[in-house]
Formats: sequence, C-alpha cells, structure tokens
Amino acid sequence: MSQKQKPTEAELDILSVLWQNGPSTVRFVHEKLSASRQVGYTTTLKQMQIMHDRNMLSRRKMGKTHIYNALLSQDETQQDLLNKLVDTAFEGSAMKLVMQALGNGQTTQEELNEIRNFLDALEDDSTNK
Amino acid sequence: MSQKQKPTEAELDILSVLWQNGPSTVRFVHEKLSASRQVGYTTTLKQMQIMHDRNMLSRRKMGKTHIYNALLSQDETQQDLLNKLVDTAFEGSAMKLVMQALGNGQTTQEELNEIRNFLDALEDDSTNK
DNA sequence: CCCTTTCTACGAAAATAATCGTAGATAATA
DNA sequence: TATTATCTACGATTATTTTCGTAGAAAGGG
Repeated sequence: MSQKQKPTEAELDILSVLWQNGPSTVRFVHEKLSASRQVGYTTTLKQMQIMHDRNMLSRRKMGKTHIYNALLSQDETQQDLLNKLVDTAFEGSAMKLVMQALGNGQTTQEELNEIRNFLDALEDDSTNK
Repeated sequence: MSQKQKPTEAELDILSVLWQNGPSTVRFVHEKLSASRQVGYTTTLKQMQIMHDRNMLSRRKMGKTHIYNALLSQDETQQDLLNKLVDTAFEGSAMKLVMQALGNGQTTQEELNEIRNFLDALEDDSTNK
C-alpha cells in the first residue's frame, strides 16, 4: 500500500534534494534550494524540523548539526503523485500521460529505446502470466 | 509558452470535471465531486466563483443559473504539472516517469501498442528533422 | 398568489502552508 | 579566552486554500 503522507510543494523540493544527494545538512539542502528560488535559511530549517516531526525525515546529530534523511520512499511518493495526476489531469489513462510526457521532445533517442525494451519486457510478463 | 496559473488541488478537481464533461452547472460539478469526497454545495459554488474571478473559468447565464467552462487548456495544464513532477520527483527524466507510470500494470495491451506506434512516429520525426 | 426549491452573492471562519526574526547554545579561530 | 560564525529551537506572522452559513433573488408549482 501507499503512504498516507502527501508532501506539499516545499516539502517535495526538500525531499527531492535528499533523494538525489542522500543524507544532508540543513545548510546543504538550503543551498540547493537557493539555486532555484529565494528563501531564508531559517525557513528551510523550520520546514525540515516540521518534516521531522511528521516523520517524513529522520535525523541524527553530528556535533552541533543534524544530518537529515528522507523517510518517504521516492518510489512510493512518485507513484502516489503519478496516480493522482493520472486521475485528475489525464482522466485515468496512464497512456495519455506517457504520450504527453514523451511528446515534448526532451527525451533522447537512447531513452526512447530503453522505453521500447521496457515495453517488450512488460508484454513478456503479461503473456507468461 | 505555458500558463502562469497553477491550479490548486481543489481547482484541479473542478477543471477535471469540466474537461471531461464540457460546460456544466455548479450543481453538476458538485455532484461529480461529491462522488469522491464530502463537500458542501456552497463550497463548490464559491470555488467556482473564485476561479471565475481568476480567469480560470468562463461562464454564461441561462435563466438564473450559470454554465461554467474551463479557460485553462487541458493540454497546457497537463504539461505544466508533468514538467513539475518530472523535475521534482523524477530528477528531470521523463523516461523514469514513463516507466513508473507503465509499470503498475494498469495499462492494457492495446494501449501499450499505441505507445509503441507513438514511439515510432517520434523517431521518424527526429530523423526527418 | 404563497410555498418550496434552487440559485447566486457575500462575508467570514477554519485549516494549512510558508516565511522569518530573535535568542541562546555550540563550535571554530584569532 | 574573546570574538565571530553557525546551528538549533521557538514563537509568531503572513499568505493561501478550503470551507460553509446566511440572506435574498429567481423559478416552478399547487
């Protein structure tokens, strides 16, 4: 089953940094966030403290600083967000979403091939079932 | 270019109904929403009035009731939401998102074939460019 | 007509999310 | 050790989103 917690916008930004970089300090996360938008250090700190309270992040102390890590799995969170998006914006059709995602020309030839292989694997599965 | 407006959760639900059913009354939308969650009629009404104020919905009067319609294009809204999701949850890779979307087994054989054709068309495009 | 139902408009409260200043503790370093 | 830098904790404010009650206008019977 999926997670109950639905990260907000700002929370997802933070999770994203942690997923990509692993356990990190507030300072590090804050610097990553600052790259894309204007935000105060204590804002990031507070946000991460709240997420810790809500069991979205774990933390351990190293000297005087904390090292935070994501407790929400990236996979499940992705799936939740995808499902919701498919339901509300794509009328329940994953196919429509996929086509739109591929249609904007940002995907490389190599990636398209990978998807093709993936489709092959999927079809094998379903015939052997 | 994309739209500035980022629909909220509740707004997206309403847009979704309008995209799928075309121009509708508050009553109709409200009944659709009620199917999935508990919400008061005036809540839906207010929400749609606000969306009208923000130019997300048009409306025309028929007798004493209003018929609302979506002003945000489904395509562009989809693309915005997708892009954001790809960026934050899928590390910028549409391919990862696609695989996750297809991997949950909800997609039919027929749809998978459509995607394959779609991939073919995409590759033709890129070689002829 | 009068009663009932169905709308809209309005206002405002409740709930949630996001922001940041200040103060005090801890560590680094001059 | 005195000074400076860095962190945490806390409290509170602001902004945004969501919710709904109330009142009055419009429509449709009976």
